[in-house]
Amino acid sequence: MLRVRGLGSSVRRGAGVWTGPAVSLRRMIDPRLLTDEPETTAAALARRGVDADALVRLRDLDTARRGAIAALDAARAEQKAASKAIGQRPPEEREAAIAEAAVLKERVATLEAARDAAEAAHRDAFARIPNLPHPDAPDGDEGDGVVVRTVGERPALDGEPHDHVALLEGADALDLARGAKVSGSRFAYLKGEGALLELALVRYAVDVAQAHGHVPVVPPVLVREPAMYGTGFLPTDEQQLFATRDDELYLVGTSEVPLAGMHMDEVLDPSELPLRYAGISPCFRREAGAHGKDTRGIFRVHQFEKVELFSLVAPDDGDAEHERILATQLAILEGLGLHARVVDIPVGDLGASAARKFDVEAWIPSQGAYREVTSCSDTTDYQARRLRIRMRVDGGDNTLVHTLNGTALAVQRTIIALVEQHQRADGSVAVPDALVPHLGREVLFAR
RNA sequence: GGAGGCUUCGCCUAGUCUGGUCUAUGGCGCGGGAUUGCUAAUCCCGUUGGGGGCCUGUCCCCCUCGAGGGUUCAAAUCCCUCAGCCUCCGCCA
Repeated sequence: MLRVRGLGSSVRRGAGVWTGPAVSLRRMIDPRLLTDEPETTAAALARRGVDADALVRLRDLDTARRGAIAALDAARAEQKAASKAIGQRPPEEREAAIAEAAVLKERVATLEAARDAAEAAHRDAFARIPNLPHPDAPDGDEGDGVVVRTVGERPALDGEPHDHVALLEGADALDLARGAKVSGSRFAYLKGEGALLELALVRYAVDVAQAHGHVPVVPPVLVREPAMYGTGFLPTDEQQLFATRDDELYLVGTSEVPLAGMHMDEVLDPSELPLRYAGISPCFRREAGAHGKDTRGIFRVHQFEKVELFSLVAPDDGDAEHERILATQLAILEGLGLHARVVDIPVGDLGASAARKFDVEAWIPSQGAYREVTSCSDTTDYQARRLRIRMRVDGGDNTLVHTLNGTALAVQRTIIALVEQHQRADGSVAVPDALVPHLGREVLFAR
């Protein structure tokens, strides 16, 4: 049970450029779990394919690491005492004392190297361990997801549905050819009603997010390495990132990165939690390895606009916040009159940082399939550990917060679902009521 | 892009020139206590964060003065690199 104290906010400043050991920030679970709860930890990680022997080796590395630290600390204490004594002696006695202390210096250097080696070995081993899965997340691998909920009705369309490319290009709201000419494949122009639709969707999603307690934020979309490492996109997903050539900056693939990074190296006061943000930003993804997938239209593009929900909460509030984020996402889709289903993602298909994830898949009439339009993840303390985002605890040790993220609205994919589900026989699209005030019209692409 | 100044444990601040007595000064704020008594005052104690140890204690040790590295028996203090903030100039939306 956490007791809270009502202090003002405290923000550690002056972190400066991040030059620390990059690898130590990679995927990390709490090392103490291995000594305090070895059995439950092993059982939980076994679900994700981590074998028990690896955990035993990990625990041994931790023991070795702590031993090396203790040995170094003891030697350093001795050396410090010797140095201090020199300053208090008369000058004529100093020469001999300095010679003695010089030996201690050597020993400290040796033990320091041993400590560094032990920590590196420990760190590298821990880097391969994914987050503990949530007990309620289903077993299995990709494809074993469990449909837990459905919203809206599958639309009854007359005849063969047009796909989004036909609908949008037919109304001169999308220009793929010129996108490719100027920037290459997977780039597009939204123009006319297409551009207005983006603005309306963003504004609508921000309004709903705000009503659910999320503060709108326009974040930086170029970030430095620490934010990428801290959120887990580096080094694992490096091939997915666009980077700038001369400035050591990365373009974000989601505003989750700058939103999570915002509180890096801070100790938050419990009274300011939960912190809820709605990031509004373009997102940039290289889509390496997706050659040939979703090549038609704007389902999978290198640049898209997204409103992202992000929450920082006290550890005990993670489950409730996950539900809350999902509810907000569904409210946004329902307001748009869209039919979609929620899939509880199996542990074998989770990213390293997620303990549990729900994908929300909208019905795409032209494909006769449900396709992912949003998702939300509970990353428990995994990102917080790497970003060092903590919460003050009265009468105890400060503790890591939990972070959660979910898509409020990904513009391009939502446009696809919206124009396809609400299309009419003549190629026009009925605008859902909730969007009318933001769009200023009831019908799109009218002939 | 150019020139200069700055960065100390919540906030402000002393210390840096001249390395050791810095176990970092003082004020504010905050927490606890005492006393006097009454819209309050005074005094005392505590108050950065991280890590390690065992004799698990009002305990001990290590690291932390923007970050990283170096010199030295010894670094807040000397040297190098980087970051951030401020002022002025240039450029720009």
